[in-house]
Amino acid sequence: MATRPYSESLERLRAAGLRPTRQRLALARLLYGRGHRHVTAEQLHAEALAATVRISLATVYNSLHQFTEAGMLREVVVDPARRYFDTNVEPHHHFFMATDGVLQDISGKDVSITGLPAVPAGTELQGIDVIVRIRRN
Amino acid sequence: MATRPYSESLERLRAAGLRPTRQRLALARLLYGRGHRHVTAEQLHAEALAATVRISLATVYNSLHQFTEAGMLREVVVDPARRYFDTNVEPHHHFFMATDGVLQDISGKDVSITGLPAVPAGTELQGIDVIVRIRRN
DNA sequence: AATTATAGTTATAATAATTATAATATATTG
DNA sequence: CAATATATTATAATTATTATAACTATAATT
Repeated sequence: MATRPYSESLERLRAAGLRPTRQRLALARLLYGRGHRHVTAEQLHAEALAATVRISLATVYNSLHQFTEAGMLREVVVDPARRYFDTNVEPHHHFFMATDGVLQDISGKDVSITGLPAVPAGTELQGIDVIVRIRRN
Repeated sequence: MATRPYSESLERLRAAGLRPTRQRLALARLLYGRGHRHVTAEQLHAEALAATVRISLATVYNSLHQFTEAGMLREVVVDPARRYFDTNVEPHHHFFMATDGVLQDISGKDVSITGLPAVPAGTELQGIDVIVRIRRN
């Protein structure tokens, strides 16, 4: 077969220094199986259960944080009610539709921001998030 | 005196169609007394108590939402753990220092963003938030 | 000014997402 | 395979926020 999702996930976890447990492998496969994704803990947990992976919500939370720590995920802060995690860790931006909670990537390549002041004295730049809020019309 | 914070706040509330109650007047004075501010409900409540205004946390939450509804405040989503409200409702952006939870305005006048794709079909633009995340160094 | 109706405030309980805990299970290493 | 280190789990705890329902203040009307 062309792709080998199992060993890809396994290598990904090894590279991050995370033990390839049943649960982490399952999550990695769900997350990186096909294209980039934006998930909440609840969503991912529901998906795992639907795929008959036995995993607790606590482990989903733990894994999301560990993956983020390891640079495999990035958190996107757009909704005060829940935390989103993005499998795309390249610099980029987002559309966010608040009504149905859907995030969509905006490639970072073409976007440029001019006219920003220098960061305040004693601080350094960590990153720039652009959230384009949209609604159905 | 040069400024008359009392009647300013009163007029502001009247204009928004909100009854100028003791509590709302006190909050308006704290919020709009001198320059723009970024507050959380807890912070504002603590400030009010420190200023010997007797007000419950529930009323602070209610008022923040009513003020926001009335266009007197704008919510800034930057921290998954708490909700910030900004007295500056003009289009503008923010520096955010996660470690100490401090927000700082970036004037919207000089900032321009190019290369953003058109909004997805069936949606309309609601607003663009730029968050420049910084940390102490 | 007194009365009535409306709206606001409050203490408290409820909610919901997330995080901590401590017992159990699994994976790795020698 | 035994010993050790690390993960997972169910559950409880935590935290910010929102809902509830009794009470109080404000505004409108007489």
